[in-house]
Amino acid sequence: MHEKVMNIGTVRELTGLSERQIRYYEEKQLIFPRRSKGGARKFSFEDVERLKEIHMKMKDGFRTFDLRKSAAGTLKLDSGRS
Amino acid sequence: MHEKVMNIGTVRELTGLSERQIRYYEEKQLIFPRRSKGGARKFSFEDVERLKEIHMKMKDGFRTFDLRKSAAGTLKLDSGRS
DNA sequence: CGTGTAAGGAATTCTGACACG
DNA sequence: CGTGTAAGGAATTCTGACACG
Repeated sequence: MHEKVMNIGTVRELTGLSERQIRYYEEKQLIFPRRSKGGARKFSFEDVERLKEIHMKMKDGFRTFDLRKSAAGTLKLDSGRS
Repeated sequence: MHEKVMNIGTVRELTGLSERQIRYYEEKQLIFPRRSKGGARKFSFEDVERLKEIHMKMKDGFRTFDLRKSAAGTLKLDSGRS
C-alpha cells in the first residue's frame, strides 16, 4: 500500500489529525506525499499509518526532530533529552 | 483494499478512463463509490480493478447491462445476444 | 515549537444538458 | 448506447502570514 492516492481530506478522516498538522509533519520531513499536477498532496496508506504513529509519539512528548527517520531508516525514538 | 479513499482524478490516472466513463459506469450500477461530505466520489483499489475489467469487456463489445453484477454476485458475461 | 485561523487564489469535482450516432 | 464537451457552481486544497507561548 505505497501508492500515493489519497487527498489530505481523506487522510484527515483516517488519522483524526488536522490538515495543519499533516502539512507541518511534511514540512518537518516526517512524511513525503507526492504532488498531483495541480499541486495537491497525495498520500498512501503507509503514510496514514506513519501519521498515526507520529501522532502517538507527539502525545508522548517527542518533538518532530526526534521523529525524523534516521539515515539508517529506523525511527530515532530517544534523542537524549531528559 | 476496499477502503474508498480516492477521488475520481486519481482513478482516472490509475485506469486511463475518462471521468465521463467512470461516472457513466456508476450510473449504470457497475461500480458503487461512496460520497464525501461535499458530494465527491470516493473509490477503492477494488473499484479501480473492476473498472479496468469493465474497460476490457467494453472493448470486447459488451454493453453495460451485460456487465452488471447479477444477484448471485458473479459477472454476467454473456447475455445471449449474438 | 506545534498548531489554529482568516485570506485569496487555483485546481477539482459535481450535475444536467446538448451532441453524435 | 457510450462518451465528448462547454457551463456554472460548490467543495477542496494550497501557500504565506499572524497569533500564542
